[in-house]
Amino acid sequence: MITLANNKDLKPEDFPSDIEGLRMTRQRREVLAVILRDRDHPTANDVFLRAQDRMPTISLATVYNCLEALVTHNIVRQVNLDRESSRYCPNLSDHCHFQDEASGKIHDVVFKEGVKLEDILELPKGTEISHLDISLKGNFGNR
Amino acid sequence: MITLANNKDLKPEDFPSDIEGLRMTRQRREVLAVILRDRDHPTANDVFLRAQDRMPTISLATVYNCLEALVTHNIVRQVNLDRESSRYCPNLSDHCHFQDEASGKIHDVVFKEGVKLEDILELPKGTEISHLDISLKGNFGNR
DNA sequence: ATTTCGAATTAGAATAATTCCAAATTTCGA
DNA sequence: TCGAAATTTGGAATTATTCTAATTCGAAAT
Repeated sequence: MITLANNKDLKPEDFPSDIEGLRMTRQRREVLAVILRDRDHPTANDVFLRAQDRMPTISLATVYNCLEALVTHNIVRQVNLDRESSRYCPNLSDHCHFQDEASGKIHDVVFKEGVKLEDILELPKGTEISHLDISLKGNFGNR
Repeated sequence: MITLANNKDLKPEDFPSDIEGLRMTRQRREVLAVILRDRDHPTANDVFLRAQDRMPTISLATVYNCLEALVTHNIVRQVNLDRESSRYCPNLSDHCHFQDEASGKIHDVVFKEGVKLEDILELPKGTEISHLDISLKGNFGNR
């Protein structure tokens, strides 16, 4: 399947007019395009600054609106680390986040094949998990 | 070993004058006592309101100061869920947090015996983890 | 007991991220 | 094309937290 998430060459103006039931306006396209292009987990303000390059009139409030719409429609994922500003990520597959303490940069980390939550946590029987958030901080030992 | 964390009957005024290298002032004792007494993951403001019962002159800034000191000295743990206010927890053992979506209440969840991070995540070789944060949201299926 | 001096506390101001608001604009469907 | 509904916008408001500068505290030395 070709998804937006793995098609870096699609131009914002070529996005379908409806994604996951969300009407794609000019601003939403631009915001989404920024997030798909630079996969460095930008903050809302980062997105705002980058979106301004191609759309100088866009406002920060709109960027927040667009991000919220994209997140609630499961088009992008919101990433919260500690008390820092929220960051945004186009990778929708199950993964968690590792922040390199040296650079502050955030990297996606995937789970090993076949790992299930029930295997690692003592959860009361019948618990239903709707959201899972795993984040790590540390350093790359070498390099 | 008898630790502060598992001795609920110790009165704040009986705390040692130094815990983990942190000088225990009147205010720090009071803040710590609140966190040890009500283990419901209070926010800074919750702690402030409760501390005021026994110490009406304590200020919110002091509560923040005390909490920061207690956290950096590994006497209490700071818990951040999404973008909500930070919460504070006297449980220092390895555990993660489950927020019941019905009540908003937070519960501690422990790892199953012998689970190691390297077993569940695809981490680049040599990666050193200094902090790990796991949080869950969901519902208790029954009850 | 008194003095001293760095650390802690305090109230209030400042900051930063985010949300709210009300007006203007755009879009969609009839 | 027209009107309703949704979206965008700039600025104000909100909220959690941090900062600041003045005061107070407390332990050690006198």
